[in-house]
Parts: sequence; structure tokens; C-alpha cells
Amino acid sequence: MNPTFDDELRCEVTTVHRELVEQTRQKMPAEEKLYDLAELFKVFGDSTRIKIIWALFESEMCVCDIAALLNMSQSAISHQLRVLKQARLVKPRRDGKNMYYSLDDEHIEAIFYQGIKHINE
Amino acid sequence: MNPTFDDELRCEVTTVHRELVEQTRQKMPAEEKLYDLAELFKVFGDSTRIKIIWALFESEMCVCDIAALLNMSQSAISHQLRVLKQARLVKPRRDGKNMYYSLDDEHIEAIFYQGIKHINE
DNA sequence: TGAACATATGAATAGCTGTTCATGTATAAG
DNA sequence: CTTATACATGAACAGCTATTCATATGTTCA
Repeated sequence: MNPTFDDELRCEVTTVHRELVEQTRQKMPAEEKLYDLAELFKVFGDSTRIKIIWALFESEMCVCDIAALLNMSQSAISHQLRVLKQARLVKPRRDGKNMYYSLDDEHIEAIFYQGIKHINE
Repeated sequence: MNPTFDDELRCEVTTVHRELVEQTRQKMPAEEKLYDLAELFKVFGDSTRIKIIWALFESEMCVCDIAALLNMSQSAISHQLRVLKQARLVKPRRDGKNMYYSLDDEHIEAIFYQGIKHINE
């Protein structure tokens, strides 16, 4: 069942550029893609996670190293590592009692680099 | 006053790689930079704002166009445009009763492109 | 000037998020 | 087997956020 024209262009006010809106609607990526993109950036949108990732640019680290580096509790770091792992941004490696985490994506640096360029303007 | 060695390496557990932690600490950007970076990504971390930005890749649009395109209220869009404006990601242009918004940053596309590459893996 | 339109904004609220605390699980060593 | 260590995890809670609702501001036109 197609939505009606009114459904697609509902707006409290009346000055809508119908053609532009229709064209843009058709060029937009699937709703799900845009949602996933927002979810990815949401993961980057926390300074603790940003710090963890930046630390891992340097080297893989165990949980306790990261906790000491950021002066935060082991539990807090572990929770955040789980978020990063679920987003497939870091991956764990067990060595005895320690879990070593490292970056699992080659795009992160490019994303951060562009972000830095923006905030430096 | 320098913090003590204990202050810098506090961790509930004991296996800390002191040298690595110290080296990494010195290579980390200033706390404020990392905070600002997180704030920037936080702006991208909402699907409504992602959709607005994506729409503006196509063309500048007035508030009502965007509201119609996303089938959301004018007020909701206006609030989000304010967030984007404060982050210096969009800029407004008045034409009569309408406010036209357009992108105000050339890094956004590169950031989104890398993000898309990650979620497509 | 007054009415209609387009947008902005403050208050309120429901839903989400990051940390802490307590506790569970996995590994190593004696 | 027991203990200690390193990490994970569930519950709880405080703080934040995105939307709605009501209303204000700014612009055009008659």
C-alpha cells in the first residue's frame, strides 16, 4: 500500500518545495543505513571511548592498562570496551589472565582525522 | 605540583604495563581536544540529524522542506538544526519568511564516507 | 495596522546512557 | 582444591537528550 501524497508531504506549514523534497527522498539511502551510521557515530560520541580508541592507536592494551591510563575504574572501562567490541571497533585477545584489546577497523583513523580538522577550524 | 606515581597509575588490579601507560599518556592529545572530538561525533550520533545532513548534501532546504521530507514536526527539525548550527555544521540563510539551511563544512562527506565503509563490512 | 505564514524557543517529559557497586567467571599458581 | 588475580556483567541511579506542546519572534501582504 503506497502512502498518499499528503502523507509524504505532511508539514504544518505550506511552503514546501515538492519537487526537491521528492527528488531528495528518492536519493536518500535506506532508513536502516542512516540509522546504522548514527549508531556508529554514537559510539564515538563519548569522551571515554574516544580516549580508549586513541590509546589503542598507540598499541594494544589490557583492560587494567587502560583503566590506569584514564584513571578510571576497571568496571567502567570494561563496560565501554564491550560497547566498542559490539560496534566491531576493537577486538580482544586473551593472554593468560589478561585480555588485550586492539583496534579492529582501519577507517577509524580517517574518521578521527577529519573530525580533528573540523574542530581545529 | 606533580601528581605522585601512585596517582597516575591507580588501578584496582595490579598488572599494569607502566612504561607503555606512561608513553601513551604523553602521546595523548589534550583532554579538551578529545572532549571536543566526542562532542562533534555526538552531534552525528542521532539519526534525525544524520538524515538532515544527508538531505543537505543534495541541496539547501528550508525548515519546512526538511520537516516534510522526514515526516517530522517543524519544531523538532528546528531544534535539531540549532544543534547542527551550534556545531558549525550548517548555516542559515534567510529569504523572506523562509530560512534556508546548507552545509557549512567540507569534512562531513569524508567522515560519513568512512563511516559507511565501516558499516558495509 | 492586522492577519497569516515560517521559524525559533522554553518548559516538560519519557527514554536513553555512563558510571558505580556488588558479584560472577576464567585463568594461574601454589 | 584453594586462593588470588584479571576481567565481565547485571542492577541501580543520576544526568542527559529528543520530542511534543504552547507560545514567541520575525516577515509578507492586504
